[in-house]
Amino acid sequence: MSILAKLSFKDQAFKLREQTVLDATTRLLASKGFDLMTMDDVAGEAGISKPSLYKHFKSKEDLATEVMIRLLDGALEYLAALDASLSSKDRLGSLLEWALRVRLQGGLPFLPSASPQVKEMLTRSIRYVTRVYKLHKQMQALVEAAKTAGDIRTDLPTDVILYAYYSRTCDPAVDYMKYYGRYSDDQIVDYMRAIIFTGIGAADAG
Amino acid sequence: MSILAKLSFKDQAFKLREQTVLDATTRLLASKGFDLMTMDDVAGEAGISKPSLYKHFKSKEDLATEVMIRLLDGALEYLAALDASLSSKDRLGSLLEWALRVRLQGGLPFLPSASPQVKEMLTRSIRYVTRVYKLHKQMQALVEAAKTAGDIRTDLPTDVILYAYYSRTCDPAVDYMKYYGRYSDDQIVDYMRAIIFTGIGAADAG
DNA sequence: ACGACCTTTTACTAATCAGTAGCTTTTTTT
DNA sequence: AAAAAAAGCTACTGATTAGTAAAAGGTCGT
Repeated sequence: MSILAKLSFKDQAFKLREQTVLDATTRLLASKGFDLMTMDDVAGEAGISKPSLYKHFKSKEDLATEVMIRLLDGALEYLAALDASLSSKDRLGSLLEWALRVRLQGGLPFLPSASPQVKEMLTRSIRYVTRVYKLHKQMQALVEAAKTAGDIRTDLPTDVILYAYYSRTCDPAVDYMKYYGRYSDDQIVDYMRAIIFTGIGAADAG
Repeated sequence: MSILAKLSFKDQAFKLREQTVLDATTRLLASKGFDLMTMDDVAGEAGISKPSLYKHFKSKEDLATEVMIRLLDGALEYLAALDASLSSKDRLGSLLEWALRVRLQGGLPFLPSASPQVKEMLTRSIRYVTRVYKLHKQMQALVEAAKTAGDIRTDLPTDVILYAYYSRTCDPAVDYMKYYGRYSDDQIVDYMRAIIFTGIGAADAG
């Protein structure tokens, strides 16, 4: 008996609509950002009315937070499902690729926009912070392991490397490559991987 | 006779207050962002009333655009004043350092926030676009020259290198290093330079 | 088929904020 | 020193939007 079988048809429909709302919100957050996204926008995009929307999420902040939580859960899931034989550096590269592809397909970057209001709102959510912490710990372990394996520079502190890595997931260079450079998604992923791991300097330059 | 001598004392005071307003706006844009910054905030921070503010700038968009124009003018000036003996790569490094220090001292990043409204507003301003174009052309020439000198990788397109470079000026990693890592401004500048030019991968890794 | 219950919607409220009208005070000119 | 002019300020307007109350519609068991 599946977990869904316990729910009535109506409850299943409710859960389904919740996902539709989260999808709509994700698209709107990606295109307009939190401040400019209105709850009427969300309701319209999801095909329901605003009061129905409030049956699912108690506020705009709650809604946006749930979207970010779902995104982080996706990342944690992806990381857990990675081939066990992959090196730490390859895992880092693979997760970056996943995050970039999510974004290129109209999704959101891991790292929320610079808006301090959004940042504060997220840090107030225990469920969100728990996931950030869990992901960060796993990432720390990966970087340390990659350093030991000789694949990552040891002259940069691990937290600096992680900040640089996280920032790549919301790097505006991606948008510029897509909209001005007209590069393919595959090409963009390759370039970003090159930029984060080997930089723009020539290999033999000081 | 200086140019200012042509202006009455009152006109001089007017110009001075304009700079005060631009400074206040810069601080507010850096801390709250465009959407959350109100014109009452600006007037309060600048120590004048809102209608006086509108004597200087005809709209909120106009004000923000002028701030960005002043920032770009600063960059163009800095670039023009650089020691003629510097290599192209060193000029790129030096300008990045300048941009990062401006930001670390409460200023704005070159690249405006991801908000599409802000982006569209800026592209409507001919004065802004002219400066972006001028700076971009100079940067292109620098990257090409650095490639020829063997200081920058030739396997990445010049525009990709430039997008990566511009993105560093608004990189959230800077904020993380400052607020969580507690690194000094000098240290942050060094790390960012390392990250953009040589990447996070070990030198001998594939 | 009927009535109780639950869901969705239309239409509102309160708050916020960009931009302005008209009065007051200060400065300039004669 | 008085009239004229200009700058600033207080107090407003209209538009937008998060969140809600109450009506309208649908669904279920009996």
